[in-house]
Amino acid sequence: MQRIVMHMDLDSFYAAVEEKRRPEIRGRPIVICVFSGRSADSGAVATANYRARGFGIKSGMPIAMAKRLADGETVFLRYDIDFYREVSDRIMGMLEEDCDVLEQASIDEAYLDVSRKSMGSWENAEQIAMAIKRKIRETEDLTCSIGIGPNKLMAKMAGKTKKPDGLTAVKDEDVGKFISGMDAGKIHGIGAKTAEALNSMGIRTAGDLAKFSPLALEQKFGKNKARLLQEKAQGRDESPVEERVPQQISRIGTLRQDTRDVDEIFEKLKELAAGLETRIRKKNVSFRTVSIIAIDTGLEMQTRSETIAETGDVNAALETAKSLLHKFLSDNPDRRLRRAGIRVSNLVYKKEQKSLGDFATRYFMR
DNA sequence: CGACGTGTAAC
DNA sequence: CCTTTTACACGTCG
Repeated sequence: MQRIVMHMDLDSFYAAVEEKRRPEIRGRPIVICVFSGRSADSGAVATANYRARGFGIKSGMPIAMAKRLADGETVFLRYDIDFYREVSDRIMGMLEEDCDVLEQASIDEAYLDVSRKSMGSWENAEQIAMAIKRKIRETEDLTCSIGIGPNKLMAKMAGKTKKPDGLTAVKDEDVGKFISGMDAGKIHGIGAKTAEALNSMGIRTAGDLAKFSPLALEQKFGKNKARLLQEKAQGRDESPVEERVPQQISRIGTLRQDTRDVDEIFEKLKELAAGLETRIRKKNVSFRTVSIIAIDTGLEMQTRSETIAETGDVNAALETAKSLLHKFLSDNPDRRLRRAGIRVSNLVYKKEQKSLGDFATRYFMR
């Protein structure tokens, strides 16, 4: 049967959610900020709505820069992840009814396998997409953009072509003309580094990449990545839509000042661990591996990790983190840290959950 | 093979 | 001026 996959992306999600809960800012340029607390405007932009993007404000940009670009109407708001997650959970819950399999790709994106639900008909798939858009508009007053394609890659890329509030389908027979003239670097999964490497080999477009010598690509990228690159370049993607189970949980934060003082850094780790605790308990998981994440004054990131006996106790994680921190600082005698984080991985899910049966089956059958 | 650290990518 | 969270691939080591 025809495989049909959908990708749903909530439009400027954080900014849109804020606009709904604060009617007084409706229609104004909105910038959602992650303040790091080092100075009044230190931090980065998480999302900007379309009006704010009109000034050149983009996610990842320093808040101070965004403020210079903005006009007097622009509203700067603090990022409130807990609230956004609530809204996201309600929406993702609704989507489960509309597909065979739901894969939540991030807080504001999901893939839906609708092959059966649509009976392999593109027309039915579009009807489903319109129903989803209407439902999200009616219940949450939010818009989304949906792409439909024969696989996840094409669904994702189709959705990008029309935003906000778009609906775009690329059928099998349209894949070639959709992708071949596109810059290779615009293909989902090909980032700056890979695009530059391709460029240096004279590969500009997806078409160039698709017909390039597989052997030459293997030399540069290795067999596996070379094959994936050439599949992507043809709009091919076999990866299944599957429910995701978190593999790791981490928290990272910015220190008030650059430091290599163990106590100061450990205080921050304790703070961050409180956030981990909440999620660990909610998910009812234990873990076997603990890592610390260290970002130095030059923004270089390094990690240290250790596998211990399985535990669900965050204090055990903190103890391990402290010893890793000691080790890290003695290995790096003149490095000061700007940011620090803690991560638990090698997760073991405790309670029998509906979502887990599938996961365990897949996991043990490999 | 499992553990560990790094690089790449995306949000 | 420079945030946060997650996933996955790969090389290396024992």
